[in-house]
Amino acid sequence: MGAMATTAHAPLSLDKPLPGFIPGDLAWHLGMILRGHQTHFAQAVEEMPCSVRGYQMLSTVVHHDPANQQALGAHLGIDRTVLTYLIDDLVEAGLVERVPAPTDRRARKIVATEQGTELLTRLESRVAAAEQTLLAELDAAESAQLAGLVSKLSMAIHRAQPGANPCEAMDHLG
Amino acid sequence: MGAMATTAHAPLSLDKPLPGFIPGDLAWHLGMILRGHQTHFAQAVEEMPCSVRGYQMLSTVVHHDPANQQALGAHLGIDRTVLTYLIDDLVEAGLVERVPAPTDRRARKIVATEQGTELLTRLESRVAAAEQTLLAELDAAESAQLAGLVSKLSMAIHRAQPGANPCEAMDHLG
DNA sequence: GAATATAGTCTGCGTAACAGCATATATTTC
DNA sequence: GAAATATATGCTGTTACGCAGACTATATTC
Repeated sequence: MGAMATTAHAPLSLDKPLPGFIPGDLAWHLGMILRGHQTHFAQAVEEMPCSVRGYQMLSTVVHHDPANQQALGAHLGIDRTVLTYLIDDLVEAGLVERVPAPTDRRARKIVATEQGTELLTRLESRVAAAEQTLLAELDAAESAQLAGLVSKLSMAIHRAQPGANPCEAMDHLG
Repeated sequence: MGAMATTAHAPLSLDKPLPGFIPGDLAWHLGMILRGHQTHFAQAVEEMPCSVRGYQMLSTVVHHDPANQQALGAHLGIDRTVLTYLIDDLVEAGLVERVPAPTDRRARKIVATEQGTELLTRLESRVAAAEQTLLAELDAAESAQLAGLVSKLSMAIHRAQPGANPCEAMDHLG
């Protein structure tokens, strides 16, 4: 890439996106990173019911305050029917509660209990440490760069794919 | 959060890896990107049996020439028992063949048929285009940066986690 | 050549995701 | 304001998928 757009007619320039990469390598690298991270992540949050997803749900509830379960599920890409029993687990563990949503009596709002907030706070430092471990091979500048690019990209995708990842719902509902 | 780690003693410095990130956000962003990409990826390779994984297997066979199924599975993080029927599908589609490994009669080497090579070649431009689409929001410099960082990280993880992703096997076997 | 290790396959189990239906409430239409 | 439609959640049953474990064939070690 970079080599693209040197000619006048554009479409074929798509063929050589990343020098030194075989087409499909990007997904392979991303998968590798994500899987490697999951390992550490899961260890960091082993106290949490439903492991990583439990943590992500609790984190989302606390930091994004989604208006209802749908918004929560949309943010994390979790199907509603799946969400039901995942939340059940967190409720049973006393970490969150389902309260009737103030504006819509069909909906339930998920709120963290005091115990849930405490656990989240405790686990957040472990998760942050896990992220550090993952990024250990990169120096501070590179880590910041990667974080910035990854964030920028995911926001863009997020905007571009309302269907697959309708976090938009979340964004104006939350 | 964010309020923590303001005190002097050092080990807690792990708490604040990525400014503006909530702990766990890295995984969320990566997951979002990967899922967003999978959508396009799957469309690009819809001709391929087993979709993305079928493509990745064929690509690995052609470009890395793994010595046996284990090496192939290790590279992609696919369990041996799963690999068996995934390969079956590719064989049935006439894209690869199992040939006895020259050095070890227990093992089978997976080789692409002519038809498989052709299909791969055809799909690679579509996959490259899908990668481009994914990266569309980034300019050339950013894309190259991201690719470099992602590649560097995945290699490191790869080295650090022989168990979870024993691609090492692949690297000196392939 | 006996014992142990490895490559691949097959079988059965458990989990987890999804489609479809049911219920309660909102919203729109007339 | 009554009927029709849409939405939020929960429940049920089916399906698929990955993985543990057993099995066969071949290598390697002693």
